[in-house]
Amino acid sequence: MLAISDKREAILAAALELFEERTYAGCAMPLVADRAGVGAGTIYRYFASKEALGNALYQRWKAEMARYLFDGGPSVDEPRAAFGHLWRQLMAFAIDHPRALAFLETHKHAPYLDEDSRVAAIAIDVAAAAFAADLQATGAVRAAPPAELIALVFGAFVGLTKAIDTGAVTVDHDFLTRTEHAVWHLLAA
Amino acid sequence: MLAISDKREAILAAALELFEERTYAGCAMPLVADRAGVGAGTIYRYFASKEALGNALYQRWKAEMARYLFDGGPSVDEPRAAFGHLWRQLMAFAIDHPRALAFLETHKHAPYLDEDSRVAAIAIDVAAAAFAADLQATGAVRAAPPAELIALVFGAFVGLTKAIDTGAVTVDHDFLTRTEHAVWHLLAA
Amino acid sequence: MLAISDKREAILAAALELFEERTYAGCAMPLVADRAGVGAGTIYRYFASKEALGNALYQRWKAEMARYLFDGGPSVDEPRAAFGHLWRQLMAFAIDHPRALAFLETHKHAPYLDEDSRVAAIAIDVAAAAFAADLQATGAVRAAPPAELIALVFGAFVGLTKAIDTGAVTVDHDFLTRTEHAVWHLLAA
Amino acid sequence: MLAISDKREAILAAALELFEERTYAGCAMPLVADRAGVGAGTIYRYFASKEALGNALYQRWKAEMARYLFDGGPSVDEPRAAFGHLWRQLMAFAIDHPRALAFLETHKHAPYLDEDSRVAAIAIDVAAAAFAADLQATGAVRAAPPAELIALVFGAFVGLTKAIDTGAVTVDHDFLTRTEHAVWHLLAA
DNA sequence: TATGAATGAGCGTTCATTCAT
DNA sequence: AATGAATGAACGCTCATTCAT
Repeated sequence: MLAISDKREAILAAALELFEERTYAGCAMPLVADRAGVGAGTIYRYFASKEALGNALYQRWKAEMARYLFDGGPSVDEPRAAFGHLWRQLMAFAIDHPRALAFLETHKHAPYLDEDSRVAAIAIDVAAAAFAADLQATGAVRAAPPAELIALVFGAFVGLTKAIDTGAVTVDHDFLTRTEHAVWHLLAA
Repeated sequence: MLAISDKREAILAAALELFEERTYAGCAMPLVADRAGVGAGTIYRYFASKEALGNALYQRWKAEMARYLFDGGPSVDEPRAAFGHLWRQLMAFAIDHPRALAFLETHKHAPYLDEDSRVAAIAIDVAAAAFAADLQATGAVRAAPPAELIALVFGAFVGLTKAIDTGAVTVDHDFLTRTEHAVWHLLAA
Repeated sequence: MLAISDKREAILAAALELFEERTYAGCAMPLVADRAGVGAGTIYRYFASKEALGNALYQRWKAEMARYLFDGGPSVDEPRAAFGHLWRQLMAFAIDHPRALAFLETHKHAPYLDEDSRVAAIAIDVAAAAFAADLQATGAVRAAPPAELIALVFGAFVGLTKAIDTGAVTVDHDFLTRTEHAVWHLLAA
Repeated sequence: MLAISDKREAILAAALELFEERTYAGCAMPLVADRAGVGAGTIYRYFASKEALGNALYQRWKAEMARYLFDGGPSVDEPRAAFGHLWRQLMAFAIDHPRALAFLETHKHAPYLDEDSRVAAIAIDVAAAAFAADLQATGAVRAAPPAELIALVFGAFVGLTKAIDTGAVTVDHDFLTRTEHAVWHLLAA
């Protein structure tokens, strides 16, 4: 028998897979229950509704992603190293949690997301833009609206992860340094 | 009263907006009908099913995008100019058809897509990879798997369009040349 | 181009086939129109509604059947001959209009039938019972409620026609005299 | 609250009544649900589809009818007694389950019937024809294709039950012996 | 007169949610 | 606390009927 918190986790894990595979609206709750190995009614002991489950999932992974991106790393005084750390952390998240990344991207503007979820999403964007602005302040990164730089870099990252998911691109030995190098040139002054 | 083909177009236009706003599974057919200004049953005179509508929509916009990307432009003998043309065409598509771009991205792996839709998607990917390889052959573009370069460039492009959609980035006077320049440095040897 | 009354006939003929094959409720009006070779709207120039078409069909064939059964034939003074005539007329109707017979049987208690249709149905039953009573009055036919005799004879007849339809029984040279003989023994005192 | 199997039975009972009153295609599933005293969705816990319900109903009653007809009774060595048993069993079925008999007759060639249903129907016909042939072999029954005899006898039986349903014939004290006697004369050599 | 595109009520069916167990 | 049978609103889709042509 699973401990209580394990059931909550099992439900979240099942929902992550299924919402990503089939879309939130395209996935029935009993399916989530089946995959999680619990009864259909049990989900409602842990989450008030399907919407609440979707929001919990979104916020959980937004927070986890923030942890990858903003915990530690070199100071922006060393802009190239700071960028390198960020890029490798992005890649680490994509490799550790490929489903979560796809889910976050697909559901970014999902109509069921509540205020908390939107705040969590914006908080990362703001922190990322601040990081970009800090890099620019060192003179190592080209002049442009920070949000534009973030959009380019994060977009390139997401593009790569989609290509990895489809098998169009494989993560071999050089992949990480090669892409880090390429994307740095996107930013470099 | 609309002409016949106008109803088909109205349905496609309504579906494009709504499938993108709410997801394919999250959008009820009567909603599409309402937005298109037709009766619920009328959709089925033009499309055999919701799936058929989704596929028609996908194929229509994949084809239109291919038209933007691969019609004309400088030869790859002038790699910088050829890239610049491609980038400006991407941007033109994003500005002319922002909903279509978002729809194509969101529904890339939708379970309802049929063989034709998948073939259309792959055809663009293959053509894009061939273009990348041609650029590499000139020596102007760095060494890397062509699919990786496409993923980076197209990802950066999609990232920008999402930022435009949310208002985080605005398309002002310099935006186009600035981003073209930045992304070229992502590619350049 | 068909003459007006030919269209009416074509619609009735198509409806007869289709209502019998698929049931009244199971058959769509456009299907009737297609089979009749007319436009869907055209049916409504000849029949006010699907119900009206069903009733017209029922009454038409009840009347035709009555014509077969009660026009002419030997007097009941010759009971065996009178019965033989009736039986052969039943068989003639079944062979001339197999669809019509099946339709009449299947739709005998259809909820869409109106007063006129029910009256037409009852009129035949009453006439048949009167005929049975007349035969009994001659002493050649056993004592039993006339409706019971009619039910037995008409039931046996319908049973045969169903077996003919499925191919379980074939109408060869002796079939008619053999069955007439058998059914007469059902009646004979 | 009903036990589980009672709900299944309630649905079957409701469907039997309604499919017979209104035709399969003419009867909406929510109507079946209402009559069964369950929610519309509940039917689908017990039957995969309307077609599956129709087939379950058909097979259930075909099997029950077979049980009435072929369980026990005198040997064909006593042809008159064997026939009498069969006839009384037919009548018993008609009296015990009048709806079921009408349903089986009306839906004999329904387009929704699947292979299993058709096999069940044919199995009875074959067994009945074998019984008729056995009776003929004793010399007590007239020469004719067995299927023809079955069609006559079963047709006469069905004709009677329809007359009973409409009230044209009433099942009084003598009815059973009188009809058994009459139909035997249909068969007797 | 004849058509068939258009409609929307109503179909068979699904699914988020509840609640007796 | 956990279940899953039960529900009924809402889904994708059909079809009797209308009406502009």
